Amino acid sequence: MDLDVLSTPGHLISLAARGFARLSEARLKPLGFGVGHLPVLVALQDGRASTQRDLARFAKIEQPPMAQMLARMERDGLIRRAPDPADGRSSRITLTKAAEARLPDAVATLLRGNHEVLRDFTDEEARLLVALLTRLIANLDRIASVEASPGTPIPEKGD
Amino acid sequence: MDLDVLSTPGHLISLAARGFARLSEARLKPLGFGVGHLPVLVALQDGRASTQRDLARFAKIEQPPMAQMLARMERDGLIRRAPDPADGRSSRITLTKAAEARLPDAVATLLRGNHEVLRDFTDEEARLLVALLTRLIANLDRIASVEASPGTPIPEKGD
DNA sequence: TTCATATATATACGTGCATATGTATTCCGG
DNA sequence: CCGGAATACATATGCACGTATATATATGAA
Repeated sequence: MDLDVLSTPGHLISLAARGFARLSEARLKPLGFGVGHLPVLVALQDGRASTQRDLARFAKIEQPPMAQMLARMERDGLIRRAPDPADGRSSRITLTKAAEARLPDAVATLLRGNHEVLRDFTDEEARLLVALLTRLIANLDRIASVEASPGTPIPEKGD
Repeated sequence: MDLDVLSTPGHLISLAARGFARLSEARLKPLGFGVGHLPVLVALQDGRASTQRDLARFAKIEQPPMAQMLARMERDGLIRRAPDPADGRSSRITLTKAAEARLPDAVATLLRGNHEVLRDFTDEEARLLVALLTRLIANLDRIASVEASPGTPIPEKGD
């Protein structure tokens, strides 16, 4: 029964994530992006975040990885940092022209990849997959918040 | 429309995978295992692989990461390596008693985690999710093999 | 004002994964 | 039997992610 554990959603999701990441990485590389950059790029362009903290929250990663990624992105000419005039601890982060120019291509590439991977899925199946994953992620978040601080009221539906 | 790309199956799967990994990692830690160890442990116990190469294939990771993981697992007393009498390049890898003893707990822990995460899923929904993921992974594999060697016949259904 | 605390970021380190490349052994054709 | 190709593994390097912890600036209360 041990093989069981390799047929669980948890393991399958891990496999799928690695496969997707490899594919996307390979295709974004010529554009000078990495998969992990996308949430940052999108957030910056849409004005949904402009500090390291907000970007980390938006991308749902911790602050140290975000700091490292921003350092690499700055090194690679994708973003710029300017000291925040109002807060000496913080920096305002902006996209460079180059990054902005190539972002639409990157987004299109990723969307195309998704389309290819779901090639034989009906629209209904694709919607279903997204819905199931969304619920699963919500459950994961709920469990994580409970394990993190036992005794804290569980965030209900509207998180 | 850029937020789009963060609602794709690709990105959702990535989020789900990280959430699952964090949860499982935290729960396996007290047992002395990591999430990535499981395919190795299972393969070794079931006799489905006993060399580095076969373990890497089984776990669907590349050889260098597998080498590193085995080095850590050996360091941590989970596996042992013995020179292969028949092939001087290769080592036969076996589980230690300690790892074998704790493996059932680890498997149970992961299965329990899956159960919790799918708490509000009907059996039908859970089956559907697994089926959709399995198809998606197959598509990813197919695309990967095409991109890797264009012009090579695509492996059909029975890979 | 000043000190304790909170916040924003930085740094250190470990793991998992990738690619690129080196080394040693086996295998095979001549 | 011998030299080159294939194979098994090791090593170097880089990115993404995590935790733990340090540093610097803000902020608020006494």
